Amino acid sequence: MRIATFNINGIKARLPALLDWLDEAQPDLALLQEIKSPDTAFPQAPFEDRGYNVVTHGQKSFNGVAILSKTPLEDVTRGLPGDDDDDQARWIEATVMGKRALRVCGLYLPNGNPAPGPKYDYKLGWMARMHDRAARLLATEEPVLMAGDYNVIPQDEDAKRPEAWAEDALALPASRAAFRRIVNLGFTDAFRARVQGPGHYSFWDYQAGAWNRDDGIRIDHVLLSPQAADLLTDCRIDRELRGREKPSDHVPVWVELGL
DNA sequence: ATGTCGGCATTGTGCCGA
Repeated sequence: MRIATFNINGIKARLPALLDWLDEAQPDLALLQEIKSPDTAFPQAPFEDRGYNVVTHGQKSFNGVAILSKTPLEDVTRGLPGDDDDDQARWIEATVMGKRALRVCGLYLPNGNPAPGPKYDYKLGWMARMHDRAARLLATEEPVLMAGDYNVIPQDEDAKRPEAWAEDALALPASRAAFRRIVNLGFTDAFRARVQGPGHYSFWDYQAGAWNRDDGIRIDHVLLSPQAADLLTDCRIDRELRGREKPSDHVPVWVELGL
């Protein structure tokens, strides 16, 4: 089963490019972030025409996550537990059946800039809530996958110019520590289980010719519970999409799981 | 430090978020 995560930066602006990629890559499951659309305005038909079941958790203008799946999605839940006052659409879960059940979580973690400030406090609070949710999911001892735009550069090797990000909410020590605290519950960073070393990025800013200079960062991650990590056979970043017409500033990251 | 996008309120363009 091939599972991809892709921050599309707006479903309306990205629909043709997204459909082209789906037709080529044929993922069984796609976790989308920044759909920037209410659920009622999300264009379901072109995906259903291609055999995908569609579930969304969106809002007007900002944020928003969705799951596309070739097989039916069960037990869909929307929103990250732990704060009833949080109305930002950044978390969705569903169960998909392969040879065995897999719980998938699609997430758009807060950016947090400028730091320090209320947006950074929200990011760290959100990560603490995600830690608690992740611990509960691990306790099921079932295969679990949490994938999306984490807005965290885990290590200096995950940036072309780490010094440029040193004071940024994506790389501050507290952000990295909160990310490690989640991973250290027992998750595997799927990409780092397969590929070592610098030079692997999933985001290049639209500004300042970042793509042309390969001035990127790796912030889109797939974390696997032990039971899911045992099924991992491959993980890649679809870097090539960033050079196409009207690209998102992120590219897809995908894993192959033997289920 | 910032050369770009996408969405929105709005009908020409500035603001916000990233």
